[in-house]
Amino acid sequence: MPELPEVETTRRGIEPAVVGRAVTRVVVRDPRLRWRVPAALTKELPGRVIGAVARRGKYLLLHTATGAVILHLGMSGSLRVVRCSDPPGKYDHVDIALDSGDCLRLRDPRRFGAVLWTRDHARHRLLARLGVEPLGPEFTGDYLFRATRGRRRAIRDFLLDGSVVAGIGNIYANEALFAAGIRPTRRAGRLDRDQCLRLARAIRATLKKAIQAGGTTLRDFRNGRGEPGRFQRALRVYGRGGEACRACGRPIRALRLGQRSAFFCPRCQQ
DNA sequence: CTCCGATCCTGATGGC
DNA sequence: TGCCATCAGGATCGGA
Repeated sequence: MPELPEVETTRRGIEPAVVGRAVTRVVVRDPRLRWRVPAALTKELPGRVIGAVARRGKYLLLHTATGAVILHLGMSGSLRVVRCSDPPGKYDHVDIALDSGDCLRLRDPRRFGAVLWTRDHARHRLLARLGVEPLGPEFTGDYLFRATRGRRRAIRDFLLDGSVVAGIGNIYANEALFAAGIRPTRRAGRLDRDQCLRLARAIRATLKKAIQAGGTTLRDFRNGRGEPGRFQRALRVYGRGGEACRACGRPIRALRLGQRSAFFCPRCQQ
């Protein structure tokens, strides 16, 4: 269930093996992902050279001269570089074989991920409506302040809205809110300018630290080389309901916000 | 426009 | 051990 840091970790992990290589073959063992894997991928990608591996929100892009592969890892997806001769497992649905003998392999048990082909990624419907990059220059406290005006939903849910800020998921929304001292249930529009500034800073700092730690592995996340992340040790509220707050010792509270769990410290977060 | 719930799918976990 | 319910890192879609 990769969020921005896990996707960025994946991007960095696969980049050296992929950039400058030509695709020799695409094998789709099961096309039934979030959207059906298009025949155009198998048809148009072989022979193309991958010029760059980019990330936009939680999407990965493999750029070629004639189009781009759009990848999303959904809830359970992982992307690894393996040898083409390695036998695929039950959930290894898509292989992109390279002229080096390596193979970019998508594993995704729940099949919420996506592999798409586009000739014009800038216009693609999934990418076009994405909000700003939280680690980019446009994401400031002022942006967050303006974006939250008039919004009545809980700030935790607001942060999960990819059309505002792209790439924040449930773990990092909760962690950043703890770091900013704001309760996840607080209505977005009720944050003042200073709190938005603190929250934007907390989001950037949390995501950067998580990337440095190679992401968070709660269950099945693996980087491009199959290794788990290390940020789970640094989590301060996520998944810690009932445990002592690392700052003040009070028990962390868990609650359900919408369909998903939220965690906060009743003392450190107002 | 904004918000919320349902939905896709499989596996892990915990209660009985 | 088995069965069942619940939960999981996403995000799109449809309807209120």
